[in-house]
Amino acid sequence: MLTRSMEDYLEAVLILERSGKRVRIVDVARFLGVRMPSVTGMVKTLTSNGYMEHSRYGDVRLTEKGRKAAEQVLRRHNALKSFLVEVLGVESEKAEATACAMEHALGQDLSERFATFVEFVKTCPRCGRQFLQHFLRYARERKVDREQCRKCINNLRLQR
Amino acid sequence: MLTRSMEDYLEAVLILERSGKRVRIVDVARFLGVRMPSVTGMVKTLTSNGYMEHSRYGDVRLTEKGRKAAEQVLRRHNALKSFLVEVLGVESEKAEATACAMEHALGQDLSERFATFVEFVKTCPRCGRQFLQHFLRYARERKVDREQCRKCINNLRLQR
DNA sequence: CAGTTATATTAGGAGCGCCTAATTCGGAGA
DNA sequence: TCTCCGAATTAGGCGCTCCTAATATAACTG
Repeated sequence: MLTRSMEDYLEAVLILERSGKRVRIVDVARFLGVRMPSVTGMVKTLTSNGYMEHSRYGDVRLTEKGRKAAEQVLRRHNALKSFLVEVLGVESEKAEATACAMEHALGQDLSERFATFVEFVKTCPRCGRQFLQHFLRYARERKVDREQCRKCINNLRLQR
Repeated sequence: MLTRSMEDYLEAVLILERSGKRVRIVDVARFLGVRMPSVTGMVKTLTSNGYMEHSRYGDVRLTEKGRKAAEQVLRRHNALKSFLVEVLGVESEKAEATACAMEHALGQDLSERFATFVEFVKTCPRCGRQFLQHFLRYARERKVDREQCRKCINNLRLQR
């Protein structure tokens, strides 16, 4: 079973691998904001569980198993982040941090549901292109601007 | 600073207190699914930090400070849970568990934003009473039923 | 009120995830 | 080639949160 921490390391290595450069211990440490011995230790654990390959003083690489796991974590992360940004209108950096903290709590199915919800909001004509703006206005003013809604609904008809 | 674990204990005591009965160590243990010595230890920590009152072999009680902190955690929990249930259509028990796991990652402001979003979806005429059904259908079929949308939009016009 | 049972505490320990300090290794430049 | 520096490892330790086993206290009951 993967712990939160393990997931963080897997995700970090995946992201670093995707940057094209070799992934060294020090890169992972910098990425995650921890010290090198912590990385050495965790890489050892993950290697012995078949998620990574690593030889003394060498680069870090994900195995197929590790890549699959890491990709799943990253999908959860991205689903959450885009929900936070695109639906709740959270500022990007804050969404990033929050997604990091929440991603471990999400199962596969729920993460997909978040992603689907974002898609739905962006696709369904009833939500419309100004859905986020409307929500943000509501968040500010704590009430629906019914006049605005009337106009929107009329526009919805015209757009179709 | 409160750790996840501390937040869990505070939340548990608050919920148990609200049930009206006295809150004993064993009640907290059962609620959280841990053993009594774990509770004794954490209650000691929280007591020495001013969040609880507890005398040997006595009941557990929240201080004002503890109650405030616990209420905040519980608000986060409820905001998340109602979002999961009422917007994403997640089954109640699963939502409960997920909210438990996610609640620690949420700041005050984000938790309020979740709550506001639920309110918005339930209030805004454009979302309408069938918003959840429409989303669930979308989640199943992966596409918007545009004919259905047309009808909805017409209904929205009539309702106003 | 003595014995039994449920509750609570203490003592001691384990796993996890991080740290610092000290040491070892590898590669790049004088 | 030798030296030096950054990278990596090892050793040892700390805090957190949980556990079991043993003990102490409270509460109930005959």
